[in-house]
Amino acid sequence: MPELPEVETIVRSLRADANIIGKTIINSQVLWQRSLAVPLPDVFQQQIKGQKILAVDRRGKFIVIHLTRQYLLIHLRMSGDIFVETGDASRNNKHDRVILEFSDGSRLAFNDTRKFGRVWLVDDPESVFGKLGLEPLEESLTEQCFFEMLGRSKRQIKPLLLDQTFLSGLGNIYTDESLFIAGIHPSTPAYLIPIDKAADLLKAIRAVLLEGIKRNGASIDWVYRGGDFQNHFKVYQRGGEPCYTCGTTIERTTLGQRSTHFCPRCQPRIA
DNA sequence: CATCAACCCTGAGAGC
DNA sequence: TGCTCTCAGGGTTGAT
Repeated sequence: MPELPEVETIVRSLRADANIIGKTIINSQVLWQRSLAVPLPDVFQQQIKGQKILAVDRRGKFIVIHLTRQYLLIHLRMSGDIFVETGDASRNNKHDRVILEFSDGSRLAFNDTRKFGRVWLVDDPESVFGKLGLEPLEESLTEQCFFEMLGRSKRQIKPLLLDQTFLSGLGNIYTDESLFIAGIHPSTPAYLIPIDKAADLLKAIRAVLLEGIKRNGASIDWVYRGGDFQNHFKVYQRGGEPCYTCGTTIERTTLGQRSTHFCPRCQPRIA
């Protein structure tokens, strides 16, 4: 499930390895209509034709492809992936949903097994980003600012961190790992987190995200991109196993409809 | 405002 | 072997 580090890894790869910047789109295929959020397929195909890729970026978990006249936005959700290839590919293309063909003969495929992912072709990306929260790695997000943000919410910290209008880019893996490193129980009401713990949490979020990026993301489920962060999880998917720090059995529960993993000893509830 | 459930989907893995 | 069932989860929507 791509979160910020996985999306960042893909974006960097599109820039450096696949070299898609500068390519001109001469044709497109929409193989699954609902993968296209907007516009309708015939309009999409007509509008994207002839546009050149000027830049590739990331906002939260969105891949942002800056074209000559518009923006192509891609959200991978659970099982989405991007492939750029030349000629015949031996890759399993069964779940290709949208394909862009370039003037040099190469092509970009948006592949998405479970069809949760979406592609937008829009004039203004902000119309899609809506109320996305700050980027967690953004320097303008200070510890004091983060503490004040927590103070404004009575929600449990884990679902709050997953809310993309609070911070953009965190998903289930990095949230559980961050809360473990900061030593905060996932069901702690946000406004009860003291300023020193808030600072610990922001540092933990950044450390975990940077480690994920450094390791090229996590490759789990059937989405494999070469990353190896999955081999460094401290709590995620470790329910029933001993905590590396204290040996206590890692617990697994459900919070906000998401599986949640934590060490009950290292992450005590606030009394 | 916070919480909860349903929904969108496929395929892996468990159980029989 | 092969069937059926459960589960995984990011985000949206609608109800409580």
